[in-house]
Amino acid sequence: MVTIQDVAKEAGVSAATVSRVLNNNHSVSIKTREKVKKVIKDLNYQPNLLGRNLRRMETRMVLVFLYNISNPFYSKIVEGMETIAHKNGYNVLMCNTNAKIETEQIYLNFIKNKLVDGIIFTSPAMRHKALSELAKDYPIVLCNEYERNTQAPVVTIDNEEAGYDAVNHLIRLGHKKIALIGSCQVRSGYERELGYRKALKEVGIEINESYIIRDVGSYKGGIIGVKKLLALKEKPTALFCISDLIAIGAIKQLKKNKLRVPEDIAVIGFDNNRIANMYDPSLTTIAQPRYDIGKKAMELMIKRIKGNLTSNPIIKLQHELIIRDSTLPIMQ
Amino acid sequence: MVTIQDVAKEAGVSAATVSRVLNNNHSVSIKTREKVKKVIKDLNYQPNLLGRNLRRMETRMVLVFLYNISNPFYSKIVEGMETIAHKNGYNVLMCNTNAKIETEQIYLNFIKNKLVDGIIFTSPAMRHKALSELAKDYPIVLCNEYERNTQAPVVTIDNEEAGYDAVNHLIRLGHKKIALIGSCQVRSGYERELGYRKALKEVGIEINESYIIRDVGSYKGGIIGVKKLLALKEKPTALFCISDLIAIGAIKQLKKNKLRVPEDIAVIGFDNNRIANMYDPSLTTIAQPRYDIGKKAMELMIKRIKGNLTSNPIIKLQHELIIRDSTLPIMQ
DNA sequence: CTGTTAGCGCGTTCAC
DNA sequence: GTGAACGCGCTAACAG
Repeated sequence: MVTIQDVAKEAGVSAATVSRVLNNNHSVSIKTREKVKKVIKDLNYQPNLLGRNLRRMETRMVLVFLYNISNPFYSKIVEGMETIAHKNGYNVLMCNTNAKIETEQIYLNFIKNKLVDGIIFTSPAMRHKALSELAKDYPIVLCNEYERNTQAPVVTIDNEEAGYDAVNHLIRLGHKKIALIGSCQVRSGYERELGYRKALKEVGIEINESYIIRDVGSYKGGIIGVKKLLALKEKPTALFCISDLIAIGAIKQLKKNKLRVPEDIAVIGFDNNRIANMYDPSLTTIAQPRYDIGKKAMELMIKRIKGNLTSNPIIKLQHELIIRDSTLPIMQ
Repeated sequence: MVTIQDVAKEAGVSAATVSRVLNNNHSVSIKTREKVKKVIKDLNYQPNLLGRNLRRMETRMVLVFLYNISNPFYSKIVEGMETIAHKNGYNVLMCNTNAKIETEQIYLNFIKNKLVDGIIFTSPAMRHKALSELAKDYPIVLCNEYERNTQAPVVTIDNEEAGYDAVNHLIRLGHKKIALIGSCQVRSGYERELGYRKALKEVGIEINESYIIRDVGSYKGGIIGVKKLLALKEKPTALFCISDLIAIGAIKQLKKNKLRVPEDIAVIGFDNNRIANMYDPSLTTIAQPRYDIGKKAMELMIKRIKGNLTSNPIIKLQHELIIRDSTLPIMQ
């Protein structure tokens, strides 16, 4: 292994000078700099960052906690994070937490043990009290999911307003019997339900509690939800699913029951998942500004690492309704 | 920050003894051990791994290069890797390479700079010569994609045989006019085409080169492929797509042309992507043993790190044909 | 502009 | 069973 000492010796300078060249310190004469650079190249010297990191007591790495990398929702978010990170000399690493507190604990040690400078949570399994404690001592940023009392910087959208917009779209298409399939175990789901209620209330539609299918998630949740809804006497004409995967499960089950989407029943999803456009029919959905969410989260993170962020802002970015083939004006 | 020195002082022992306790070294009396453990807890001491890593000249971290985390194909693979890694005291981190050589270079420095002990490539953008050079100096393992001459350990499936099995399934259903949509830019795609040719040849079906749509990939590739095939005079009755995403694009385009799947045209995919089961119709496909691929890759990696792997094996695990709704015996 | 010195936190070696 | 001393590779502070 080639060390900074080897380079120094070979170039006839001190290690400090080599270090200065490595770090683009201006106070090195052009001649010395060139000489050192040549030796670095000749010896194929690779700085050992373990030494540098120990000395500087930082790693310039940020770790992103992902529930599961297979959730395509997060890829654009991570891209946004990478853009800002690279611009600031940081690198982004990711890990799967599988929504398990134990797995989170393993990777939490990365920050406690100084292996990374900060952690961005996308959907924390641990409770907000523990998170808030953590955020006091370490740079922590939350992305998308949070709880009301969490004391940490947050970047997200206004889920209530987004839910409102989704349901309002169905209302404007003439629908009155609108069902909701989703999970309220996470705050975003809860807020989307609030938006659903607000939209219905606003136009004087009474809320039918049996139209609200809670605590189901993902593809299977959509199937379960539709089964329950189709067992009702008065079936809904439209469905607001709080995620695209739920919507897809729902549509598949509707088709199984010979119901056409959107002719017999309109379906709207949430997230603008990649598959939303690929599915048949393509999904009307709410798009989150994922790239910008990622950028903003990393901006906050780097500010926080550098000590330039002392408050805990909750930043809400703008969502967007994307109209595709799964919703249509109601047939009379 | 609490250091090992602080713990030592508080416990009335030397730093060396604290270190021994931390590393479960047996030569510490039970009494001292308990005392030290108590102080560690009281002071909430977190060992600074930057120091340890520098001293040991290892990080016990393995980095996985992912083309893009949004590719759900890799999530099970990574899970397999994590299982083996954790069992051996290693941790798994991931990064997006976006199939860009420049991005790969950034993260390649992680291993050169000692920040990780090894790198697993899933679909390298860099060429096999550079990879082979790298593998001489650093622990490198390839997962799925490789080239004939790459000198590094590889874990994959037998893509030719898998392609053969897929096409043979169509043949046994009575199909004779079988088209192929896929990309030959990667070796796996090329080998699947070889299997396609072998299966047809074996039963004496002459290969119609206009049935082979190359250099298209992903969802859009499926759409493009079907457009080309439907422009032919003699249309195929079955389609072998070398990925599920291609298959989904193909099916969507077929439906657009009022062709029913599987009644009018059978479609088979590849990968057993999560969406394969969710799509309508659900996809017949080839499943790769993803969890086992990940496990095996990490096993090789850890062996390699520890110097117990000097050859470059190519390990091929067993695939499986999954029959669902997108294929049916041909209608006469 | 450059070299010397010191030390980041830890684990290991060698005494005892 | 334990402590003292050393050094991993690097950079910051200081002196010149």
